[in-house]
Amino acid sequence: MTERPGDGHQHMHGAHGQEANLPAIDRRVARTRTKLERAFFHLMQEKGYDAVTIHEICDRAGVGRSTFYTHFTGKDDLKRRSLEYLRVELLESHARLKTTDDLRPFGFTLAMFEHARRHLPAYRALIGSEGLSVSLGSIRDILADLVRAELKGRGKADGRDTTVAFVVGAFMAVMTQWLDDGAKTTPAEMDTHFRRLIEHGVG
Amino acid sequence: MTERPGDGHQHMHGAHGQEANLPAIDRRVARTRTKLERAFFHLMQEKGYDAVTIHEICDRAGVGRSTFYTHFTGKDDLKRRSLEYLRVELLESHARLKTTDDLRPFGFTLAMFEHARRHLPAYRALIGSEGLSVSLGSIRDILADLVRAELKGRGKADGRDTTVAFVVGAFMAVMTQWLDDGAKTTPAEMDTHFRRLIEHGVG
DNA sequence: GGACGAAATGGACCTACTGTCCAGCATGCG
DNA sequence: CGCATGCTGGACAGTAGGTCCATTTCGTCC
Repeated sequence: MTERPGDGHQHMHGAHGQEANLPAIDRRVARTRTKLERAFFHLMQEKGYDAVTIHEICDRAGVGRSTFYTHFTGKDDLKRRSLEYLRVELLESHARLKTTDDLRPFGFTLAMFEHARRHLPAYRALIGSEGLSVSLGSIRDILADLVRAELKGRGKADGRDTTVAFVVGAFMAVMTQWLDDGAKTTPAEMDTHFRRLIEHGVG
Repeated sequence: MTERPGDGHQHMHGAHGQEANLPAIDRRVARTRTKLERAFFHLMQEKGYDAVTIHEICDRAGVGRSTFYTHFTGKDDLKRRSLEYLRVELLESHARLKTTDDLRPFGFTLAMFEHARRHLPAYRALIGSEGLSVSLGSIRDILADLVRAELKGRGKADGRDTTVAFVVGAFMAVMTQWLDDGAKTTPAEMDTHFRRLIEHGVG
């Protein structure tokens, strides 16, 4: 009803059309899915994940409630699939930077900060509701893998879980705090700050 | 007047009777509340916070469902009040240690690790369900205050929020990982490890 | 452009949980 | 011991999730 057409806002879902050789998705399906995802995304920002009901999502999307269940098995499914878009983009972003910037200690941080800022509304929606841990769990896992590889590569036999948890936990907390605060400083500044802390400690 | 320490059964609630000048609690009330809290505590460990229903809690406790609502406004209320016991004990524990051990960099960490291990079932229940952030939010806040004070006291003008988030986030992550893994190493070891990381970084 | 088949619809129906209320029972308190 | 207070169990209303199906709409493909 009040979807301004040409508004330039980011949302957490990306291109739908896989131009592969497969069946090719019916436009109706794509349209419906997109409507549901958008509605979900906005409602999540307004009220937080838990408070959003499927009924609301459908109302907002202008879609019949039974239609919802032909696309998603439930709210969690919708969330997971929406998060998937974030995840692949993050991985691509990291891969792109990795080639040019592989030397620095924890290469992933800058990519993350930038990715987070670019998708600020999405991240805010995820963080706002439950604290970061629930929704960003999969992102945390990705990071843990990166860090583990990094530590191992550095010859530090200290690829211990404790150290990995240390780095990832610290990073997620710093990023969350930054986003909560409106992401006022630049990603580069955050990156420098974080890297100093993680490399040399607070001492 | 805490629960007798010898009964081997730890739970997250402690003394009920405020022996102050106030009304003094009817035995029936104390009994019912305890039964509900115990049932809740166990169910939470079995299925996680979200999956536990009020009906279940009452069944397990052997208490009428309507009775539940004469004591708590809902599940969240029960959780919050149960958590309160943990919180005060943690503060006491810290205060006790503070007097003897004030010199070391981040004095709170050892107290936290020991407290966590002593109440391992409780912490596991809290962490297991949602990831740590939801239920342990209040503990995180306490820690943030301690760290902020610490950094300020150390003359480091860097009582910046980012640094506080860094320390607290790292600590919570390390502690969670440790508990998830069964708390195999001693609190003292964890303390040493963490303190080295936080002071000198991973470099 | 038209036929076909897949997708969308909305409403019926069931289950489960929350939260309120109340009349009657039982139990600790003074 | 008497009474106030707490406990009980069931009724009731509201909300949400999830399934099913007859009917309609509308892309797709020929």
